[in-house]
Amino acid sequence: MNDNKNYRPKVYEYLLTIPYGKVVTYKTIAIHLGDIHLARYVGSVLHSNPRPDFYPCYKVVNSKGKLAINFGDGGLTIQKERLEKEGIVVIDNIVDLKKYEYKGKL
DNA sequence: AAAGTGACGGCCG
DNA sequence: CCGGCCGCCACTT
Repeated sequence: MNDNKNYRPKVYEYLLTIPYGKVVTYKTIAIHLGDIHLARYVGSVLHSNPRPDFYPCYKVVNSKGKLAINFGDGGLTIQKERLEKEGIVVIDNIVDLKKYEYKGKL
């Protein structure tokens, strides 16, 4: 209900900084917030994503490169299509972080 | 105010 | 190589 916290907008802002054809892990975002342990919280924030159509939350994957976004039912397939559309090769819902993980300022 | 939850990460077996 | 357990934070009820 309340989203007046400072962390949430920070996460969204970082999503907008993700270059085309790249993905980010929760870990990277957490570190961007200031602490790796915030990774869990980052997931909650993306789940609270008020504008999933605008924020590239589908570009966010876990440390294993596996898509973890639960876009309703089967929305995961759509996310995969989106990533492939950006030139990202997704196999078995897994992306090659070695090639697509955007480390940002980290 | 306290306890529980979660779109996770890392380590151990 | 793969599976399972614990730990961390902020948010919710």
